[in-house]
Amino acid sequence: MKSKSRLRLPSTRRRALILQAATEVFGRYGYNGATTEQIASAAEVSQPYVVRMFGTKELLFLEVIEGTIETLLTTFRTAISKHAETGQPPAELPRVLGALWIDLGGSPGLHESLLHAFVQGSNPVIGERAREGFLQIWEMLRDEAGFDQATTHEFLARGMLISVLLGIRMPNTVTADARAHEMLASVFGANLQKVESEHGASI
Amino acid sequence: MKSKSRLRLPSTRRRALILQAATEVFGRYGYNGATTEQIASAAEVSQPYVVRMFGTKELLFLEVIEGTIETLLTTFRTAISKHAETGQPPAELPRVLGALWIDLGGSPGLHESLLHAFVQGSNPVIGERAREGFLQIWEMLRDEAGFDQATTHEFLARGMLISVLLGIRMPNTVTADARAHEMLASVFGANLQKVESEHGASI
DNA sequence: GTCTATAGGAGGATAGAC
DNA sequence: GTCTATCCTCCTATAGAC
Repeated sequence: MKSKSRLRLPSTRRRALILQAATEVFGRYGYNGATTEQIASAAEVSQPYVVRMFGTKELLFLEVIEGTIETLLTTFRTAISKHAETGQPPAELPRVLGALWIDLGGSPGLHESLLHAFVQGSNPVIGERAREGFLQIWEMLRDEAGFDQATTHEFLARGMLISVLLGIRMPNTVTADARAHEMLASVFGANLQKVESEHGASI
Repeated sequence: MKSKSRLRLPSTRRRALILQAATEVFGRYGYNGATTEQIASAAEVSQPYVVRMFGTKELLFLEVIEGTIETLLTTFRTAISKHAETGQPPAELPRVLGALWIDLGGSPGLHESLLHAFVQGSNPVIGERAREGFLQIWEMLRDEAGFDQATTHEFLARGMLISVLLGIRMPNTVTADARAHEMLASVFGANLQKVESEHGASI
C-alpha cells in the first residue's frame, strides 16, 4: 500500500491546487454542504493542511469567490478591450460577452461556486462579499462594456438563468428527459453541444 | 419562568406551522445551513418533534419545496384563467405573471427556498425534485400561459435574477449603497417600494 | 511543507415519559 | 401530541511530529 504523497511543493503552487479543488467541491456541494475533507482529498492533501493553509473554511471560501469574480471580470475586460480595438460594432458586444459567460461554464465550479455565494446573503461576511461582487459585475457591464440599463439587466438575468441551470445540474440529466433537452436548447442555442459535453457526465 | 408551551394542536395545523417556519429558515440558511433546531424554535416546538413529524430533515425540505412549487403553479394558473376569462390581451400576460413573481417575494422564504433547492443539483433526491420542479414551471409557462420559447426563456431569466437578488439579500442593503439602489430600481421598477418595505429589515 | 492524532462542539436522530 | 434526555456521527480546528 502506498502511503500519503509527501511531495513537497512551493506553497504558492500548492495553494493554487487547493483553490482549484475547493472551487469544484464548493461548486458541487455549496458552502455549508462541502467539507474541508472533501476539498483536501480532491487536492490530494490532508484535511488539517487545508485548514492550516487558509485559516478557516470561511476564509477559504472567500478566496474561492475572490478568484471566480476576478476571473469573470478579467475575462470580460479583455474581451471588451479587444472588441473595441478591432473596431467591432458595439451592438455586438452583448452577444460576445454572453458567449463568454457560457464559456466560463467550462471552468469547473466557477459559476456554481459564485451562485452558492449569491445564496449566502444571510451570512454576514460571505453575504457582504457576494453583494459587493454582484455589484462589481453590474458596474463593469455598465461602465466598461457600456451597456444601457435594459441591456445590463437582461444580460445578468440570462446569466443567472444559465448559472441556475448549471447549479441544478440540468445538463447532466438532459439525455434522460426530452423536456430538459428542449429547454436547454432554447437557452444555450448553438452552444448546447459544448455544454452537454462538458457537463454531461454524472452528477 | 414559563415552561415550554404544551399547547395541544391538531397535527395538520401543527404541520402547517412547522412547514411555514421551515420555509423561512431554509430560505435564510439553505438546506445544509439550516438546522432542525432553528426550525423548531421558529415554530416554537422542540427539535425532536420536528424530526419525528417529518422523518428526516431531507423529507422536511422536500415538503417545503413541494409547497413552494405548488404555490407558484397555483398562483400562476389562477391568474392565467382569470386573464383569459376577462378577455385581456394575451400579450399582456407576461407582464401580469412577472408582477406575480415579484409579489410572491412577499411569501416569506418562498423564492429563497426554491433557489436553495435549485443549487442542490448534486443531491440525488433533492436535485431530482428540483429539476422536475423547474421543468414543471417551464411547461406551465409554455403550455398553459401559451408563451413562445423566447418569452418563456426571458421570463424565467428575469425570475432567476429576482430570486438571486432576494437570495443575496440585496434589498436589505439598499439603504447603505447607492449602486444597489440604482440596480434594484432598474430590476424591480415600480415595485421597488414594496420590495424594500418587505425585505428592508435586517439580514 | 505536510502529516497523524485528536480535541471539541454541533447537529440529526432515537427512546421513552407524560 | 409533545417534551426531555441522550446517543452518535460528522466536521472544523489545534497540537505537535517529521
